[in-house]
Amino acid sequence: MIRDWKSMQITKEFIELGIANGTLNKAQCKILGLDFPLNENWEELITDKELTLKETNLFLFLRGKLAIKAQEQIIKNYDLVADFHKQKKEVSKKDKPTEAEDKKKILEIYCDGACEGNPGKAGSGLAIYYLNDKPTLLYGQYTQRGTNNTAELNALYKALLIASEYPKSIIRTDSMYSLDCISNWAYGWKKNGWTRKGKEIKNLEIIKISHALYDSIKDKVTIQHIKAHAGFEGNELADRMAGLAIREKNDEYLEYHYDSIDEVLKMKEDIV
RNA sequence: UAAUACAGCGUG
DNA sequence: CACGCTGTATTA
Repeated sequence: MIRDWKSMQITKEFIELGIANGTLNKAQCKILGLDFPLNENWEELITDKELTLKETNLFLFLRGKLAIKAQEQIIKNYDLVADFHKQKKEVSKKDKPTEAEDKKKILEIYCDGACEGNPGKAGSGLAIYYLNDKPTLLYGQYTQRGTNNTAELNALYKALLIASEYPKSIIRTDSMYSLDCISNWAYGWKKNGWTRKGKEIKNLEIIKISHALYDSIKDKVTIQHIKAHAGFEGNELADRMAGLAIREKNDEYLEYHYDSIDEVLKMKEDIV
């Protein structure tokens, strides 16, 4: 499509890709070197024009953005991303690649469960780090009657679900129980037809599906145990999210939008 | 039955 | 820091 990566002869078809509601916006006109609003013969004026890669990209990103503010934001973001790529390129040129950089590409998930009474109202929370210091926070899987352990198992299952979509990930939980269930004991139980010495195994449903999922992706997922309340940021955040799930009673997982991590950590026992 | 481990909570 | 409960598994 784009033969030359540095510049491109613009065509009528290309311009049409950028048109929304029958017109181009101000920023798009500026890129093409046209007046805004467009005058009658604008199509003739652009036939010979060449655009750089940046200009063609921006032209398309700007499609349909009427507000000047939105246009400015798009241009700003583009520069930001371009800058980021440039920096990254320079870094990987100097340092010999891999190791440190590969580590940053690993998906990192902290998961935690909580309950109000045991058994009682239960919920789960996750903090997901990927190429970023600011984790994505999820809270959900509220159940009216759960245990500390089902809440932890639920959180771990969600973490596995997410991990299954990435090439490499590490999951951290503070629940030795859930970790052992899914990645250790389950192998033995499975051999025994999901029983242990004739006695019933608790929480079998979640354990079965979690173990099946884990077993299918275990070569690219590591589950690690960490101590609870030991100051691991991700663990603390996941803990707050589990608490939030209980408060909000949402079964489906929702993303928690926030500004600062401190602000999230502070929501300890702010009663509604 | 006992012990251990990791959690989830509560009280002082 | 101390104590108490329940959830779950393991070992003996």
